[in-house]
Amino acid sequence: MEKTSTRGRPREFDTEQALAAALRVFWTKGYEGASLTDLTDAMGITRPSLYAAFGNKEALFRKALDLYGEEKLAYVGRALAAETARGVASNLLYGAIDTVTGDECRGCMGVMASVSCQSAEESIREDVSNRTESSRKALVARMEQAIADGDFAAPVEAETITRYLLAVLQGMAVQAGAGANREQLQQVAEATLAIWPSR
Amino acid sequence: MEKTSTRGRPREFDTEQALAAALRVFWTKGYEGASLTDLTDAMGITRPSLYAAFGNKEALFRKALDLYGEEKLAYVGRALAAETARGVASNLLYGAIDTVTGDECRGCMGVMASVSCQSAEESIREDVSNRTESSRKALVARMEQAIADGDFAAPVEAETITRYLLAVLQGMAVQAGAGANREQLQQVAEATLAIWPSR
DNA sequence: CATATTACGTACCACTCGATATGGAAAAGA
DNA sequence: TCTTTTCCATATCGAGTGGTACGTAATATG
Repeated sequence: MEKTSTRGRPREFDTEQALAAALRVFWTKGYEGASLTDLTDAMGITRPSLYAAFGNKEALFRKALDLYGEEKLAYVGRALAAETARGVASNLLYGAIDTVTGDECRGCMGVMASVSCQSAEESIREDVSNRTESSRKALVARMEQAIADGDFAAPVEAETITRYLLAVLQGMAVQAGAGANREQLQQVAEATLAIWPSR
Repeated sequence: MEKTSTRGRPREFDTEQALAAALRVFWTKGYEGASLTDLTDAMGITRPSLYAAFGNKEALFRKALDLYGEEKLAYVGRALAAETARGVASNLLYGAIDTVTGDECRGCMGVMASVSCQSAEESIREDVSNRTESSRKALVARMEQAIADGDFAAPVEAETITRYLLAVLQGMAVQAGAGANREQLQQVAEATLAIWPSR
């Protein structure tokens, strides 16, 4: 993947560091809202360097999405490992609060790309949609397990409870993007857990 | 507000009809995603006509928001008139489904503007934020009334239950924007009502 | 009819967008 | 040292952006 030839002039900037800066820009301004000038300014490199290192804007966004998934959504995988459905929900809700209320990176990139990016490259929305869908399926599987474990008092459908929980999480991301603070999001999380239909 | 002088050449297009077309474009593509070419093509008018009739793109968007609030969010006012908190929630949830799953206008403009429009005119986000906040306060007041009426079994805070319900509604809008169909959103609504903490 | 007022249509403005061609600087191997 | 390879920087590309100047057509008032 990465060119590792030893010949020629070595790169003067750190690729990972530049990618992290690009992620922050995409996170705050969205795909279409982030111009190449915004990106290169934040990354500290010139346009040709960006194209040489990352291909183009879309490829850079995809790599930023990869980094986002690895760093910022790691809590999702850990959340699924909780012992009960309530534990999974709790982990997801409070993990989302941490991710969604950054110092300057507010909201969720997946939500941004789903709601915005309407006129953007269809392939990007498709990519984000696929990532979201795979997480959703994992959560459905975990909820089926919880149902088999007898976690839920009343009978529930795994698809239904998953889609409901995702809606709450996405709604929290929306409110965070609109300026909600941590305390207000904790209210949502506590209310959700207070009426969560399982032990 | 509107020029009603009888002198001069009369306008050849219907202002309200053109505004409705602009609303559809803004709804599907967002504020920044909707170009003047998109707008004028859909409205069937030329650029100078648009600027003469509506001022500029931002003013047109605001008037489209007004129309959106009057036509598409009328159900919110009716929802608040329900007799119980559960009735309010039910009306809001199912009303949102109707609004959010149009034939070609999917999602919620308020959610779009909150999540997207990060780099757009700050005044627009502020405007949308104010509109959302006023609806939120009305819902808080209705929930306080419901608490006083003894609607809720367990003790709840009006601010908390409001923010929770809004999160579910916003999450449904996100899922609609991502392609969820009516049946899937009905699952979310039913799940929300099934665990709703009031009679 | 004459004139004022308004709307329409074309053609264009300055600007920004994402993306590149080009030329020189720097570092490796021969 | 010489060549090759790669990187960096300037300067630009064509396309598209929101917004307008200007000339013409159409209607109402006098």
